[in-house]
Amino acid sequence: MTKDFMIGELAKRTGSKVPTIRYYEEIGVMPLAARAANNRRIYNEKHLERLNFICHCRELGFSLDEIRNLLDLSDHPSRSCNEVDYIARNHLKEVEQKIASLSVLKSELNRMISHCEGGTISDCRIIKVLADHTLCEEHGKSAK
Amino acid sequence: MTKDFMIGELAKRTGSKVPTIRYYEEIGVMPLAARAANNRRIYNEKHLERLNFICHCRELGFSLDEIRNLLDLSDHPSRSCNEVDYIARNHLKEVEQKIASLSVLKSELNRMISHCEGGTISDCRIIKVLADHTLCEEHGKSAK
DNA sequence: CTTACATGCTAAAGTCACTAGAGGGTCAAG
DNA sequence: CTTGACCCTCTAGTGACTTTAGCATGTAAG
Repeated sequence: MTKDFMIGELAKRTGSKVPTIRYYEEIGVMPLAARAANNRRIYNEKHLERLNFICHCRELGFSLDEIRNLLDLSDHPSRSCNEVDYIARNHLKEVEQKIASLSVLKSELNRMISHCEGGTISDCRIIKVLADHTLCEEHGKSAK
Repeated sequence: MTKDFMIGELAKRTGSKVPTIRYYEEIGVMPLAARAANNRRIYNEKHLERLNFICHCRELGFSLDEIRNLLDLSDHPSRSCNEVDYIARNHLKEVEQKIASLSVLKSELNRMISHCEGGTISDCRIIKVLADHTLCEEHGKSAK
């Protein structure tokens, strides 16, 4: 058996924060940890793996709800991976939409800034564009 | 004098929702609306303009705090627009960072999905990649 | 005139994914 | 025996809303 460790080390080894781990336990994406005699949470390599999975998913922008699904699926290796694929593809679509609308936004901001000539606010193109949507070159719908 | 209208119409004409407008009033980015005898909020073209400004800023991803600043500045036309420019440039930088990290994420998701061959979860590349960060091709830090 | 429905009001709680703070316990080193 | 690092619980705060409950008002149809 490999040696156990406490929450601080788990945090260090996963790059997460201690209160975040306790939060994950509270909402049930991490299992209730066993406790030592002094009431401190005890973790092992299994917990480390699971938390790494969660952290990586979060970095990739999955919601905790999606992660709950993914964890549930990864706990059942015999099932088909269609569902996993579906979640990932859905997520990809969202990411692509976000990129698209941010790109519109970027050129919009660039255009606003390049038209600003350092005068007073009464002449400021930025304020004018912000006040009047129809001055936009492109009208992309912003994603959530 | 142009005719006044109620909150529902203001919502319709700006594409926002009624509770959102009340919320904006509560936190002070919209002024306290005058009330009719029946206690309903009364709005006019000025309010419409201001809410359009706010909505457009929100679409462009400005926080309500940034918007508060921008509104304050646009209320003082004689001031220099350096501050506005600064806020916009800052925001542009954030947007560019977000696009960059989402692009990394996108290729990561694409790679995961293209390696999934529709078997069972025990063979699923997606799950494997999610479980093990070191399988990532790129290690971009995700922006907030 | 009455009934139904849309619209308006307030106040409070819920959402997401944490983060921060108060107030305390445990443990090893100096 | 005190200091400092770590751990615990519980509560409240963040941003930008959304939802719910419970009620009042206004308008159109039957």
